[in-house]
Amino acid sequence: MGEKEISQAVISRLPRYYRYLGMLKDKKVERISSRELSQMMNVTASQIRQDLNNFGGFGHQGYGYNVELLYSEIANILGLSRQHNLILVGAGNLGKALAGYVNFERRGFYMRGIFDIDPFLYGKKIRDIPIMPIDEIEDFIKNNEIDIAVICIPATASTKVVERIVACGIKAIWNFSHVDLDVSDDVSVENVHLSDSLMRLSYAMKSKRDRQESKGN
Amino acid sequence: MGEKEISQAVISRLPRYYRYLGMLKDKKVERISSRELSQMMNVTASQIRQDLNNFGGFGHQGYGYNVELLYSEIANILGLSRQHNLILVGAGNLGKALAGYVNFERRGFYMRGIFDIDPFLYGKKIRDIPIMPIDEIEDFIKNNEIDIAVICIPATASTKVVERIVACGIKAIWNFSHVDLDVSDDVSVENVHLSDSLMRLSYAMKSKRDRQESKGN
DNA sequence: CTTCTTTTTAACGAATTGTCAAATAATTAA
DNA sequence: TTAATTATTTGACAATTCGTTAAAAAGAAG
Repeated sequence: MGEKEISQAVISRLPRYYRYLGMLKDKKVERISSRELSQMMNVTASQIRQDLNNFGGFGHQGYGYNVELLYSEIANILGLSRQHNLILVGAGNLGKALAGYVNFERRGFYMRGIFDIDPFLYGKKIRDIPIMPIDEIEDFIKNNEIDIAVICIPATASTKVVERIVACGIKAIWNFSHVDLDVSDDVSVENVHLSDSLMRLSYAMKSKRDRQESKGN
Repeated sequence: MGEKEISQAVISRLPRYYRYLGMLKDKKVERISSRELSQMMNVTASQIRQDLNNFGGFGHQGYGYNVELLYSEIANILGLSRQHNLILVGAGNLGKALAGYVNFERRGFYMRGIFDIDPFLYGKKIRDIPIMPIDEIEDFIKNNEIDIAVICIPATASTKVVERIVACGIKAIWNFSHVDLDVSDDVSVENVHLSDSLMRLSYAMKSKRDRQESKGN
């Protein structure tokens, strides 16, 4: 019954902690205090302790946190101890890039199949991953224990496809298409809206420019 | 002197407003109230009004917001009325995908040059954008009014390159490499850490799984 | 003049930061 | 070597800051 809801802000910071702890682990650092880590990461020590305490007390007073232990605890929290099977929907520029990206496998994310509407691509492969017609997607998901669908098709097409794959039981969607997907509550969606990101960068530039200009008047 | 700092939370929502307003504009909708928009977007009307008011009163009481006007105001706020010149650093899978992505030009982001360390690529082009040796990057930035550098090289290499391009005056970095860049205050950085995003998705799946399991005991 | 809808202000809630007791580790003294 | 002392560091909680939502005031439309 002690299922306290963890805030999105905390969760968003976990991958970053994980990355820094990985670096420390590679450097054979055995232990680290919240203060040291806070200086490396440019955050407050208090925040680090608070964040980690959401998941249980991994630290020891007077000692700090054991790097190896904390690293594997965070992996656990993030669900990285489990293997994930992915499919890619849309073998365009971005889709091909993601399919070709080997690094995800290090964290247990394996791409198993690619789907597209271009018949010219059927039977071809990217890194040994077969490209198939989109009509085979339902069967493939069911037969290959697919967890996650990576959506890299135009916004206009994605709503339809997502409906289909959700209907056949997929539980997570990594959405690169520029639309807000409307799925049932038991499906997780993570959006990567590149153009939104670029606009935020544009805003940041503009506001810096403006501040500079207003300073010199 | 009235330069109130706008919170990152608000700014992050602007591109989404912009997208919905663009859709309304395409549908020839002339005006919209915060309540209608809030229902479309699944946020509170209060938040929309509060957000937009940060930038001045674009709405009219008893009328709502003029779609066309608000759309262009947001473009202005985001700095989209200005043209931006980009370079890409790193013509790997992801880099090539971004260089090939035509849509950014619609928002005024033009990719002007691509840089890599692979001599085999020199002289080749992606969508008419030339691929050049990385040693020419400083001159190119200076001679072509480059605003934004898109970093798509491995984390190990990016720190060095970023130092160089910042030294020759670049003002914004769109960072796809998996490392936190340490740049001076007048340079804007927007990170796109895909593996972090995937981990968040993994967490979301796991916590839904856990909740399901704990329900059925 | 009634309804609609924004703007402005206020209340509320969430997230971050600061502080301190308690626990451990490290150091010094005997 | 052991005991005593000091330094370190967490976890818990309090204080503060920040963000969101709601309510009140004001203005425009019909």
